[in-house]
Amino acid sequence: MIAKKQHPLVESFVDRLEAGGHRVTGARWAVARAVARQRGHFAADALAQELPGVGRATVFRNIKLMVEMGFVCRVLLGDGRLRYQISHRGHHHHLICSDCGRSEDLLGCDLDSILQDRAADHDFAMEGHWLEVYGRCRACRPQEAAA
Amino acid sequence: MIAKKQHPLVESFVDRLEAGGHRVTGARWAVARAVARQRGHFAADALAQELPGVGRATVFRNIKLMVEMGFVCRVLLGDGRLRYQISHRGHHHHLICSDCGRSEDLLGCDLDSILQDRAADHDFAMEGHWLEVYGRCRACRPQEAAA
DNA sequence: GATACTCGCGATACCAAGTATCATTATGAT
DNA sequence: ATCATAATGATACTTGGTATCGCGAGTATC
Ligand SMILES: [Mn+2]
Ligand SMILES: [Mn+2]
Ligand SMILES: [Zn+2]
Ligand SMILES: [Zn+2]
Repeated sequence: MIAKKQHPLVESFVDRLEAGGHRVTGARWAVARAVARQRGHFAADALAQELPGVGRATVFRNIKLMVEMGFVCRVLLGDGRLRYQISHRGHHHHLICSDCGRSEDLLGCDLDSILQDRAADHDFAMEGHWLEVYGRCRACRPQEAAA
Repeated sequence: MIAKKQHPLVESFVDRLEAGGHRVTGARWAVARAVARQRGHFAADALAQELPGVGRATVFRNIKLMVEMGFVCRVLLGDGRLRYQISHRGHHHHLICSDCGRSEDLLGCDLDSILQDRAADHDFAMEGHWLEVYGRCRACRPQEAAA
Protein backbone atom coordinates (compact mmCIF):
# COMPACT_ATOMS: atom_id res chain seq x y z
CA MET A 1 0.00 0.00 0.00
CA ILE A 2 1.93 3.03 -1.26
CA ALA A 3 -0.37 5.22 0.81
CA LYS A 4 -0.16 8.44 -1.27
CA LYS A 5 -3.42 10.32 -1.83
CA GLN A 6 -5.28 8.69 -4.71
CA HIS A 7 -8.35 9.21 -6.80
CA PRO A 8 -11.42 7.99 -4.88
CA LEU A 9 -12.06 5.32 -7.50
CA VAL A 10 -8.60 3.90 -6.94
CA GLU A 11 -9.03 3.92 -3.20
CA SER A 12 -12.42 2.23 -3.34
CA PHE A 13 -11.08 -0.38 -5.69
CA VAL A 14 -8.19 -1.15 -3.40
CA ASP A 15 -10.58 -1.35 -0.45
CA ARG A 16 -12.73 -3.82 -2.33
CA LEU A 17 -9.68 -5.84 -3.28
CA GLU A 18 -8.62 -6.11 0.34
CA ALA A 19 -12.17 -6.85 1.49
CA GLY A 20 -12.47 -9.58 -1.10
CA GLY A 21 -9.16 -11.24 -0.32
CA HIS A 22 -7.58 -10.16 -3.60
CA ARG A 23 -3.97 -9.06 -3.69
CA VAL A 24 -3.20 -5.40 -4.16
CA THR A 25 -0.57 -5.53 -6.87
CA GLY A 26 1.34 -2.90 -8.77
CA ALA A 27 -0.53 -3.79 -11.94
CA ARG A 28 -3.84 -3.23 -10.17
CA TRP A 29 -2.82 0.21 -8.94
CA ALA A 30 -1.68 1.07 -12.43
CA VAL A 31 -4.84 -0.13 -14.16
CA ALA A 32 -7.09 1.56 -11.60
CA ARG A 33 -5.22 4.84 -11.94
CA ALA A 34 -5.40 4.66 -15.72
CA VAL A 35 -9.13 3.96 -15.59
CA ALA A 36 -9.61 6.82 -13.12
CA ARG A 37 -8.05 9.30 -15.49
CA GLN A 38 -10.26 8.34 -18.46
CA ARG A 39 -12.88 10.81 -19.58
CA GLY A 40 -15.82 9.08 -21.21
CA HIS A 41 -15.59 5.57 -22.58
CA PHE A 42 -12.43 3.78 -23.58
CA ALA A 43 -11.30 0.58 -25.26
CA ALA A 44 -9.40 -1.98 -23.23
CA ASP A 45 -6.60 -2.08 -25.79
CA ALA A 46 -6.21 1.68 -25.68
CA LEU A 47 -5.85 1.50 -21.93
CA ALA A 48 -3.23 -1.23 -22.32
CA GLN A 49 -1.26 1.05 -24.61
CA GLU A 50 -1.21 3.71 -21.92
CA LEU A 51 0.39 1.17 -19.62
CA PRO A 52 3.47 -0.20 -21.37
CA GLY A 53 4.68 -1.67 -18.09
CA VAL A 54 1.60 -3.83 -17.64
CA GLY A 55 0.86 -6.91 -19.73
CA ARG A 56 -2.11 -6.71 -22.07
CA ALA A 57 -3.78 -9.78 -20.59
CA THR A 58 -3.44 -8.27 -17.14
CA VAL A 59 -5.15 -5.09 -18.28
CA PHE A 60 -8.05 -7.12 -19.68
CA ARG A 61 -8.21 -9.26 -16.53
CA ASN A 62 -8.38 -6.25 -14.26
CA ILE A 63 -10.88 -4.31 -16.32
CA LYS A 64 -13.04 -7.41 -16.12
CA LEU A 65 -12.57 -7.47 -12.37
CA MET A 66 -13.56 -3.81 -12.12
CA VAL A 67 -16.65 -4.53 -14.19
CA GLU A 68 -17.60 -7.42 -11.91
CA MET A 69 -17.10 -5.18 -8.88
CA GLY A 70 -19.21 -2.46 -10.45
CA PHE A 71 -16.52 0.20 -10.78
CA VAL A 72 -16.61 0.06 -14.53
CA CYS A 73 -19.51 -0.55 -16.90
CA ARG A 74 -19.72 -1.63 -20.49
CA VAL A 75 -21.08 0.70 -23.14
CA LEU A 76 -22.42 -0.71 -26.38
CA LEU A 77 -21.83 1.77 -29.18
CA GLY A 78 -24.30 2.20 -32.04
CA ASP A 79 -22.04 0.33 -34.44
CA GLY A 80 -21.84 -2.68 -32.16
CA ARG A 81 -18.43 -1.99 -30.62
CA LEU A 82 -18.02 -2.38 -26.89
CA ARG A 83 -16.35 0.21 -24.68
CA TYR A 84 -15.74 0.57 -20.97
CA GLN A 85 -16.54 3.49 -18.75
CA ILE A 86 -16.31 4.46 -15.11
CA SER A 87 -19.59 3.44 -13.57
CA HIS A 88 -21.97 5.18 -11.32
CA ARG A 89 -22.57 2.06 -9.32
CA GLY A 90 -25.99 0.58 -9.46
CA HIS A 91 -28.31 -0.06 -12.36
CA HIS A 92 -28.33 2.65 -15.00
CA HIS A 93 -28.24 3.21 -18.72
CA HIS A 94 -26.43 5.38 -21.27
CA LEU A 95 -27.30 8.19 -23.60
CA ILE A 96 -24.88 7.78 -26.47
CA CYS A 97 -24.42 10.59 -28.98
CA SER A 98 -24.23 9.28 -32.54
CA ASP A 99 -22.30 12.36 -33.48
CA CYS A 100 -19.53 12.94 -30.96
CA GLY A 101 -19.72 9.45 -29.49
CA ARG A 102 -19.87 10.68 -25.92
CA SER A 103 -21.90 8.69 -23.45
CA GLU A 104 -23.79 10.17 -20.56
CA ASP A 105 -25.27 8.19 -17.72
CA LEU A 106 -29.02 7.90 -17.52
CA LEU A 107 -29.61 7.26 -13.87
CA GLY A 108 -32.80 6.14 -12.20
CA CYS A 109 -34.14 3.57 -14.61
CA ASP A 110 -37.84 2.96 -14.02
CA LEU A 111 -38.47 0.43 -16.75
CA ASP A 112 -38.40 -2.61 -14.57
CA SER A 113 -42.09 -2.93 -13.82
CA ILE A 114 -43.10 -2.14 -17.40
CA LEU A 115 -40.74 -4.73 -18.80
CA GLN A 116 -41.65 -7.19 -16.08
CA ASP A 117 -45.26 -6.99 -17.30
CA ARG A 118 -44.44 -7.27 -20.99
CA ALA A 119 -42.26 -10.27 -20.29
CA ALA A 120 -44.93 -11.89 -18.12
CA ASP A 121 -47.34 -11.71 -21.08
CA HIS A 122 -44.93 -14.07 -22.82
CA ASP A 123 -44.68 -16.29 -19.74
CA PHE A 124 -41.14 -15.10 -19.27
CA ALA A 125 -39.66 -14.26 -15.85
CA MET A 126 -37.51 -11.20 -16.35
CA GLU A 127 -34.33 -11.04 -14.30
CA GLY A 128 -32.59 -8.10 -15.88
CA HIS A 129 -32.30 -5.92 -18.94
CA TRP A 130 -29.79 -4.04 -21.02
CA LEU A 131 -30.66 -0.72 -22.59
CA GLU A 132 -28.70 1.85 -24.56
CA VAL A 133 -30.24 5.04 -25.89
CA TYR A 134 -28.88 6.64 -29.04
CA GLY A 135 -29.37 10.17 -30.27
CA ARG A 136 -27.73 13.58 -30.24
CA CYS A 137 -26.45 15.49 -27.26
CA ARG A 138 -27.05 19.21 -26.87
CA ALA A 139 -23.62 20.17 -28.16
CA CYS A 140 -24.04 18.14 -31.34
CA ARG A 141 -27.42 19.51 -32.26
CA PRO A 142 -27.84 22.40 -34.66
CA GLN A 143 -29.18 25.41 -32.76
CA GLU A 144 -32.81 24.68 -32.11
CA ALA A 145 -34.97 27.34 -33.71
CA ALA A 146 -37.29 28.93 -31.17
CA ALA A 147 -40.72 27.34 -31.55
CA MET B 1 -34.15 -17.15 -60.98
CA ILE B 2 -34.33 -20.93 -60.50
CA ALA B 3 -38.02 -20.47 -59.79
CA LYS B 4 -38.60 -23.52 -57.52
CA LYS B 5 -40.87 -22.98 -54.54
CA GLN B 6 -38.86 -21.41 -51.74
CA HIS B 7 -39.26 -20.39 -48.14
CA PRO B 8 -41.06 -17.03 -47.96
CA LEU B 9 -38.00 -15.40 -46.40
CA VAL B 10 -35.89 -16.45 -49.36
CA GLU B 11 -38.46 -15.18 -51.83
CA SER B 12 -38.81 -11.82 -50.06
CA PHE B 13 -35.07 -11.43 -49.93
CA VAL B 14 -34.73 -12.13 -53.64
CA ASP B 15 -37.52 -9.66 -54.34
CA ARG B 16 -35.74 -7.00 -52.33
CA LEU B 17 -32.49 -7.76 -54.11
CA GLU B 18 -34.11 -7.26 -57.49
CA ALA B 19 -35.97 -4.17 -56.33
CA GLY B 20 -32.72 -2.72 -55.03
CA GLY B 21 -30.69 -3.44 -58.15
CA HIS B 22 -28.60 -6.11 -56.42
CA ARG B 23 -27.61 -9.24 -58.24
CA VAL B 24 -29.29 -12.49 -57.37
CA THR B 25 -26.32 -14.80 -57.06
CA GLY B 26 -25.92 -18.43 -56.14
CA ALA B 27 -24.22 -17.45 -52.91
CA ARG B 28 -27.16 -15.24 -51.96
CA TRP B 29 -29.68 -18.03 -52.54
CA ALA B 30 -27.53 -20.32 -50.46
CA VAL B 31 -27.10 -17.89 -47.55
CA ALA B 32 -30.79 -16.99 -47.55
CA ARG B 33 -31.83 -20.64 -47.54
CA ALA B 34 -29.41 -21.40 -44.72
CA VAL B 35 -30.73 -18.48 -42.69
CA ALA B 36 -34.30 -19.57 -43.38
CA ARG B 37 -33.68 -22.98 -41.91
CA GLN B 38 -32.21 -21.69 -38.65
CA ARG B 39 -34.25 -22.08 -35.50
CA GLY B 40 -33.45 -19.38 -32.97
CA HIS B 41 -30.27 -17.37 -33.11
CA PHE B 42 -27.10 -18.37 -34.85
CA ALA B 43 -23.49 -17.25 -35.23
CA ALA B 44 -22.29 -16.08 -38.62
CA ASP B 45 -19.36 -18.47 -38.51
CA ALA B 46 -21.62 -21.41 -37.79
CA LEU B 47 -23.70 -20.50 -40.81
CA ALA B 48 -20.55 -20.33 -42.90
CA GLN B 49 -19.65 -23.84 -41.83
CA GLU B 50 -23.02 -25.07 -43.06
CA LEU B 51 -22.14 -23.65 -46.46
CA PRO B 52 -18.79 -25.10 -47.48
CA GLY B 53 -19.36 -23.94 -51.04
CA VAL B 54 -19.65 -20.28 -50.05
CA GLY B 55 -16.73 -18.15 -48.92
CA ARG B 56 -16.69 -17.00 -45.32
CA ALA B 57 -16.45 -13.32 -46.23
CA THR B 58 -19.43 -13.72 -48.54
CA VAL B 59 -21.50 -15.23 -45.73
CA PHE B 60 -20.65 -12.26 -43.48
CA ARG B 61 -21.34 -9.79 -46.30
CA ASN B 62 -24.74 -11.26 -47.00
CA ILE B 63 -25.82 -11.59 -43.39
CA LYS B 64 -24.94 -7.91 -43.07
CA LEU B 65 -27.04 -7.17 -46.13
CA MET B 66 -29.96 -9.10 -44.65
CA VAL B 67 -29.60 -7.15 -41.41
CA GLU B 68 -29.64 -3.87 -43.31
CA MET B 69 -32.72 -5.00 -45.21
CA GLY B 70 -34.42 -6.02 -41.97
CA PHE B 71 -34.70 -9.75 -42.65
CA VAL B 72 -32.28 -10.58 -39.89
CA CYS B 73 -31.70 -8.91 -36.54
CA ARG B 74 -28.85 -8.97 -34.08
CA VAL B 75 -29.28 -10.48 -30.64
CA LEU B 76 -26.96 -9.49 -27.81
CA LEU B 77 -26.50 -12.42 -25.44
CA GLY B 78 -26.12 -11.92 -21.71
CA ASP B 79 -22.40 -12.66 -21.89
CA GLY B 80 -21.83 -10.00 -24.52
CA ARG B 81 -21.68 -12.25 -27.57
CA LEU B 82 -23.59 -11.23 -30.66
CA ARG B 83 -25.86 -13.58 -32.58
CA TYR B 84 -28.14 -13.23 -35.58
CA GLN B 85 -31.76 -14.22 -35.88
CA ILE B 86 -34.56 -14.11 -38.41
CA SER B 87 -36.35 -10.85 -37.79
CA HIS B 88 -39.93 -9.92 -37.40
CA ARG B 89 -39.48 -6.75 -39.37
CA GLY B 90 -39.94 -3.52 -37.55
CA HIS B 91 -38.76 -2.36 -34.18
CA HIS B 92 -38.85 -5.02 -31.48
CA HIS B 93 -36.82 -6.50 -28.66
CA HIS B 94 -35.84 -9.90 -27.36
CA LEU B 95 -36.56 -12.01 -24.33
CA ILE B 96 -33.42 -14.05 -23.87
CA CYS B 97 -33.43 -17.05 -21.55
CA SER B 98 -30.28 -17.20 -19.42
CA ASP B 99 -30.79 -20.91 -19.08
CA CYS B 100 -31.49 -22.41 -22.50
CA GLY B 101 -30.26 -19.36 -24.40
CA ARG B 102 -33.34 -19.17 -26.58
CA SER B 103 -34.53 -15.78 -27.69
CA GLU B 104 -38.14 -14.85 -28.19
CA ASP B 105 -39.32 -11.70 -29.89
CA LEU B 106 -40.96 -9.03 -27.78
CA LEU B 107 -43.08 -7.18 -30.27
CA GLY B 108 -44.83 -3.88 -29.82
CA CYS B 109 -42.28 -1.82 -27.94
CA ASP B 110 -43.92 1.13 -26.21
CA LEU B 111 -40.87 2.58 -24.52
CA ASP B 112 -40.24 5.31 -27.02
CA SER B 113 -42.16 8.13 -25.35
CA ILE B 114 -40.88 7.23 -21.88
CA LEU B 115 -37.28 7.17 -23.04
CA GLN B 116 -37.82 10.26 -25.15
CA ASP B 117 -38.80 12.08 -21.95
CA ARG B 118 -35.95 10.74 -19.83
CA ALA B 119 -33.49 11.70 -22.53
CA ALA B 120 -35.00 15.16 -22.88
CA ASP B 121 -34.37 15.73 -19.18
CA HIS B 122 -30.69 15.42 -20.05
CA ASP B 123 -31.07 17.69 -23.06
CA PHE B 124 -30.54 14.72 -25.30
CA ALA B 125 -32.54 14.13 -28.48
CA MET B 126 -33.23 10.42 -28.62
CA GLU B 127 -33.17 8.84 -32.05
CA GLY B 128 -33.29 5.18 -31.19
CA HIS B 129 -32.66 2.60 -28.54
CA TRP B 130 -31.44 -0.94 -28.07
CA LEU B 131 -32.98 -3.19 -25.46
CA GLU B 132 -32.52 -6.83 -24.53
CA VAL B 133 -34.44 -8.49 -21.71
CA TYR B 134 -32.88 -11.38 -19.80
CA GLY B 135 -34.58 -13.94 -17.62
CA ARG B 136 -36.04 -17.44 -17.72
CA CYS B 137 -38.55 -18.81 -20.16
CA ARG B 138 -41.43 -21.01 -19.04
CA ALA B 139 -39.70 -24.22 -19.98
CA CYS B 140 -36.60 -23.36 -17.98
CA ARG B 141 -38.41 -22.46 -14.80
CA PRO B 142 -38.87 -24.92 -11.98
CA GLN B 143 -42.57 -25.72 -11.60
CA GLU B 144 -44.10 -22.71 -9.99
CA ALA B 145 -45.55 -23.68 -6.66
CA ALA B 146 -49.20 -22.69 -6.39
CA ALA B 147 -49.40 -19.53 -4.32
C1' DG C 1 -27.87 -16.48 -78.14
C1' DA C 2 -23.72 -13.69 -78.08
C1' DT C 3 -21.49 -9.30 -75.99
C1' DA C 4 -20.02 -6.49 -72.74
C1' DC C 5 -20.11 -4.23 -68.39
C1' DT C 6 -19.44 -4.69 -63.69
C1' DC C 7 -21.04 -6.50 -59.28
C1' DG C 8 -20.15 -9.84 -56.28
C1' DC C 9 -17.27 -13.89 -55.17
C1' DG C 10 -13.64 -16.47 -52.88
C1' DA C 11 -8.93 -16.66 -51.24
C1' DT C 12 -6.18 -14.55 -48.43
C1' DA C 13 -4.48 -11.64 -45.31
C1' DC C 14 -5.49 -8.78 -41.84
C1' DC C 15 -7.60 -6.66 -37.65
C1' DA C 16 -9.92 -6.19 -33.00
C1' DA C 17 -11.29 -7.93 -28.72
C1' DG C 18 -10.60 -11.19 -25.59
C1' DT C 19 -8.98 -15.88 -23.44
C1' DA C 20 -5.83 -20.06 -22.34
C1' DT C 21 -1.42 -21.56 -20.95
C1' DC C 22 2.39 -21.60 -18.13
C1' DA C 23 6.84 -20.50 -16.08
C1' DT C 24 8.17 -16.79 -12.99
C1' DT C 25 7.41 -13.30 -9.38
C1' DA C 26 5.47 -10.61 -5.86
C1' DT C 27 2.08 -10.50 -2.26
C1' DG C 28 0.27 -11.26 2.18
C1' DA C 29 -0.13 -14.59 5.94
C1' DT C 30 2.30 -16.68 9.57
C1' DA D 1 12.24 -14.50 7.24
C1' DT D 2 9.70 -18.09 5.21
C1' DC D 3 6.17 -19.93 2.51
C1' DA D 4 2.03 -20.89 -0.32
C1' DT D 5 -0.07 -19.29 -4.01
C1' DA D 6 -2.46 -15.57 -6.52
C1' DA D 7 -1.29 -12.77 -10.02
C1' DT D 8 1.67 -11.38 -13.74
C1' DG D 9 3.54 -11.11 -18.44
C1' DA D 10 4.90 -13.48 -22.68
C1' DT D 11 2.95 -16.00 -25.97
C1' DA D 12 -0.18 -18.33 -28.59
C1' DC D 13 -4.77 -18.93 -29.70
C1' DT D 14 -9.78 -17.93 -30.61
C1' DT D 15 -13.68 -15.59 -32.27
C1' DG D 16 -15.98 -12.31 -35.15
C1' DG D 17 -15.44 -9.44 -38.69
C1' DT D 18 -13.20 -6.42 -42.64
C1' DA D 19 -9.87 -4.97 -46.69
C1' DT D 20 -7.94 -6.34 -50.93
C1' DC D 21 -7.98 -7.89 -55.36
C1' DG D 22 -7.97 -10.99 -59.54
C1' DC D 23 -11.58 -13.61 -61.52
C1' DG D 24 -16.15 -15.30 -62.82
C1' DA D 25 -20.99 -15.08 -62.82
C1' DG D 26 -25.32 -11.81 -63.34
C1' DT D 27 -27.74 -8.79 -65.91
C1' DA D 28 -28.87 -5.56 -69.67
C1' DT D 29 -28.61 -4.73 -74.38
C1' DC D 30 -28.62 -6.15 -78.84
MN1 LIG E 1 -22.45 3.73 -17.12
MN1 LIG F 1 -35.61 -10.15 -33.33
ZN1 LIG G 1 -22.63 14.65 -29.03
ZN1 LIG H 1 -35.20 -21.12 -21.50
